[in-house]
Amino acid sequence: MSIEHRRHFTVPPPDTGESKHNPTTTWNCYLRELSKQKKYQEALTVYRHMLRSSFFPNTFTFPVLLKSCALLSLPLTGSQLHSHIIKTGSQPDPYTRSSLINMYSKSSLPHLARKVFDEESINLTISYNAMVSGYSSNSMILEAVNLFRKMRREVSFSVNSVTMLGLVSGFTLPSHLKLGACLHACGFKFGFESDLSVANSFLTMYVKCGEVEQARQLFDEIPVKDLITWNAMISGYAQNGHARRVLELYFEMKKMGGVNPDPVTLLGVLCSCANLGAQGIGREVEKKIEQLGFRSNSFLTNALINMYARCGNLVRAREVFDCMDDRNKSVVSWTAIIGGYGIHGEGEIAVELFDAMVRSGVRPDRTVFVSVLSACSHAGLTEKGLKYFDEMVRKHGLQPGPEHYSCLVDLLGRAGRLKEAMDLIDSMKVKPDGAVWGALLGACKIHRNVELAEVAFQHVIELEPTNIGYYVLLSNVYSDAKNLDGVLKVRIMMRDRKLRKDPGCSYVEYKGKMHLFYSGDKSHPRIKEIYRMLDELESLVKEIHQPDHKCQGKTEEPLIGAGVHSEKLALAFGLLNTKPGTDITVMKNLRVCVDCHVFFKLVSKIVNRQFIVRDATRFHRFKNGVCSCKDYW
DNA sequence: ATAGGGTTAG
Repeated sequence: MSIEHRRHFTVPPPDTGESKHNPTTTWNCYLRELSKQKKYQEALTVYRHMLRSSFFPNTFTFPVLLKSCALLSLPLTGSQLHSHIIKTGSQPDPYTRSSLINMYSKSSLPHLARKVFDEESINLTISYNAMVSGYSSNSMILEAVNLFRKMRREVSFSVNSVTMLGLVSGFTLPSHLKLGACLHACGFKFGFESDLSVANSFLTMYVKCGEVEQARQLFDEIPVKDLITWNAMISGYAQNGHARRVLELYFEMKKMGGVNPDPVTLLGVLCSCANLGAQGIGREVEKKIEQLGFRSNSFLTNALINMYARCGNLVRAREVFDCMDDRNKSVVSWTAIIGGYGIHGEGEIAVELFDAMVRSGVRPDRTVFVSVLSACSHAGLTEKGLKYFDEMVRKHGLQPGPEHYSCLVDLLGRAGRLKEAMDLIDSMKVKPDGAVWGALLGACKIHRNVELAEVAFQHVIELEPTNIGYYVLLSNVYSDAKNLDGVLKVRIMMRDRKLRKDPGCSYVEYKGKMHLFYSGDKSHPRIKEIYRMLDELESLVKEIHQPDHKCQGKTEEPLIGAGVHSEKLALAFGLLNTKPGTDITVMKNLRVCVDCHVFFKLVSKIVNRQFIVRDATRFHRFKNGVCSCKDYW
């Protein structure tokens, strides 16, 4: 009997004689059907009904139920089943035993799993597989590998590809890489490389260990790729910030044909669009979502909100958010929209949304507080920010981490309350990370506090000695104070440590492509037009610009961004290619250079257009191999 | 027994 016929029953009716089998078999079929449809909770309910109706489970009943417990992470129900199995007297058969091992492993109880494993003197491949995978998924890599070795030694139990899958899935940290690569070579020897699922799992392993290049090499070696292969590589690039490569791969996949994207693919693409500010491509993805009927996937909707928000299109982000069914609005959805308003300085709206979220009964988590606090600090809502921090701890019982403290230090610092910021750091229960001291250093830059800047610098450099941004920041503090010795000191320090500032770059999106500019860049095909436009703008700006006394103190030899700023080039290019009345989003590294804000504001006034300057920090952070090539236009 | 997934600041 199919599940369709049973829909109007909560549980199957007792055997009506339609089946020649024993009634338990009918129940088992029903349970298996539920499990196939991933209705695990229902399966367990049906089991209770089964007991109440005095039908007895047999060996085929338990594996299904144990799987439900494993996937729902219900170790209590699982161990009850375990004792029930023991009570039935008979030794659990191999399938039930491997299900038990799996259930305990998935509930993070590998020791109990091992107990079940050890109860049998001769284990079959399936028990070994379950145990190896159990150790592996509980990050007990050594135990997993040892068992794997034992398995290989005992001739009668051969390693199969499922063993490999279970073992490899646990290699998730950079420290696992060496063993993992070894295993990869070993897998080749066994002839597993022809098994696509094994190859895919190694691909994922390289991604998780942070070795995208290795992953790519393997990806290229796989002759016939399936959707999982593409997804593993695409999301691998996405997670490691290689946004540009994600898009390249996505287009390649489309060109190849044969494989259609699924929600996982599009998720990686959208995330990369968000990081690149590639709204045009993002819009196409949205159409695709519509076409393929993935509208109801809330992962995708959240990614869409995030994409539009980060691309500066708050209107569309809000529309997508508002169109969501209230039941589907998770903390993540709220975080995306709140963060969106926060980035663009709309702190008031961000805060209102946060309150609305709490009212709607969604429990805030630590991440959403990061968004709220940073929204407050960007909008100068100092008191509100402090209030929310307090509520986070007292009302919602959430432990503040360094990421919250760095927002709070930023909040107090921007408001000029440097002393309080310093006291806050002293009062921290967790160890301050680089970001906390970095926020203080940034505040010292704004408020020209050389002494405190030196203290903050000492700390931050201990934690992040190779982060060039902080050296630049301190140098600028000295430079503002006309302390040339200080500037020199920092420069020598940078030279000794062989740190070089990568050239910053800005970009705008045009016709679905990124147009990238370095400062003083002359490589763009339409460079002549761009410079002509820029000259025009600069002379117009000079006409209306009254020199600001604050700018006078600047030393003439800045560490970075000398000459024509990259964002000016990007702006000029944007103006050349868009119709009057449309907004232009320029992506730049907000942290490095703020001087261009004045220029942007003035141009905005002159041409009567809106410019959105978007932070491309993420893009810059991971730009190894992303930013260096010139083939963006 | 089995490979791929959304949010955060400086």
